[in-house]
Amino acid sequence: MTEEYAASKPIYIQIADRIIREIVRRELNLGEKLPSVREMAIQSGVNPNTIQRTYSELERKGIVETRRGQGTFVTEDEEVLIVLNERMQQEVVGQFVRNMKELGLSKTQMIESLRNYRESQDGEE
Amino acid sequence: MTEEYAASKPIYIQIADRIIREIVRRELNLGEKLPSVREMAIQSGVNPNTIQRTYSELERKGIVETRRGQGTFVTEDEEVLIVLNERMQQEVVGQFVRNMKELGLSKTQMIESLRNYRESQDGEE
Amino acid sequence: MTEEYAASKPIYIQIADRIIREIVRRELNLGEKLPSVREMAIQSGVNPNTIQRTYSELERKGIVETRRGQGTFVTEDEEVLIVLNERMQQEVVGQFVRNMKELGLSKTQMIESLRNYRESQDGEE
Amino acid sequence: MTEEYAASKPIYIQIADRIIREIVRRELNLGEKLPSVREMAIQSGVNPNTIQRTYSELERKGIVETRRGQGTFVTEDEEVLIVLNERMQQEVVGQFVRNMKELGLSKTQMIESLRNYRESQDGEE
DNA sequence: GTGGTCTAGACCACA
DNA sequence: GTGGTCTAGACCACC
Repeated sequence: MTEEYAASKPIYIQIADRIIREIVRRELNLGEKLPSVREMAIQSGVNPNTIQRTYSELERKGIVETRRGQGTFVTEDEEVLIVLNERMQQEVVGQFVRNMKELGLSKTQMIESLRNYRESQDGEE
Repeated sequence: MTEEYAASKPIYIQIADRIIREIVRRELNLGEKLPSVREMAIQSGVNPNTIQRTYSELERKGIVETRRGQGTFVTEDEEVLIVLNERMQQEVVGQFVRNMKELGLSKTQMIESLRNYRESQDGEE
Repeated sequence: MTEEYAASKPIYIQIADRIIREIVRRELNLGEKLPSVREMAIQSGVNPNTIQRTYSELERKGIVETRRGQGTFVTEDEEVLIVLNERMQQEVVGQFVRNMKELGLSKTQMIESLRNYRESQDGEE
Repeated sequence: MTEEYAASKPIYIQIADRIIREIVRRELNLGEKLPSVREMAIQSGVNPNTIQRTYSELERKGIVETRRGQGTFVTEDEEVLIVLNERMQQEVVGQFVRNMKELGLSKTQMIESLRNYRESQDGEE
């Protein structure tokens, strides 16, 4: 009854992360307009307030700019993107190292394992 | 139409994964007895039914054996362990490669990035 | 009907500013517990959500720390206070200079005017 | 019991203050005619009644004179201007001193702080 | 109790 | 139309 296994991030963060990923992957271009708060709320099936929070969060991080009465736009500052990319790399690599360590592998073994990896098996089970 | 963002894995799977990790890391030895369903339920703070499902899942994968009236034991089949380890490695590496590709990195860059990685907290294991 | 003269800051910012002032003036001590969200909401006559926002804002600025289940506390980091004080001084001086310039005074005249000032007249009209 | 945080000055006072500032800075000369109530209302985007109150307020203070059928004029009494300027200076300095005291500064420190102040945007006037 | 998140619905300012 | 703020009321996780 104590819960400890749900632990899913807040929705407004999940959506923010999704948008960040889309920007990093260039599915959203620099300067591009995001859907309005209300529209995105409908698309995402959440309350407009939740999206509002998402956009605020993104603005706080300098990833988007909002122009009153006009909308919310991906920043045009290329530098932000670069930093974002680096930070996400750090995160992915960190997660990887932690996971592999848990399996008892050394750094050298990780690199070896990575080198040998041939994408092929995509089936989960 | 509302729910869509909770989506964290089922608890019984999360617990199964935790046990698997403990086996792979030799914190649980081959042939060792697992806590009883009731005891594990208390330890984990979940309903016994949930643990029952966890154990069934592990048995289905050949990772544990249930002996009526005695309890649940980690398999003694060394081979299972090896396969398990490999499969988990594949999974971790696969996830890593997918993530890094999403960030636009080539295989060579991934290895480089991994090589350069210095974790913040170095003294873990 | 276009409004341009209201321009009062959002309530949640006004309350945050008030708290900051109290901290700077040492009416609130470092490490001291703030009223709970609900209590402060009642005291201030606003919705708890508004206070929640206030506290979030203060935390974002590193001025308070929140401990889940315990409450919200003024940071114990003395450094934050010093920076805060400096920033507010800058603001006050800046406002003063702007106002005096508007009255057509030079920097030298401002200093002279300040030097000659004897507190006495407090009546507004 | 709810309202308490809007509290920005009445519009008619805001406009009066603006006009006073323009007079003090000689952007409006002694004896000069002010725009008609209707015209000023349009310029300012407010209701003519509001401007009417503004002009009344200014007249009450002896700053403007209304001549039936001709319009509203800045007073020609130089003395008024001087007094006005002094009073506004007193007010600005008083406010400044109060603010700085609240931050724990002595008179000497205030002067020092003012002397050291370098505005960001220097080229204003 | 505490803070954190979310919904539903409203009003405002800006363009 | 846009984003920004606010209320009312709810549920959650943590202590």
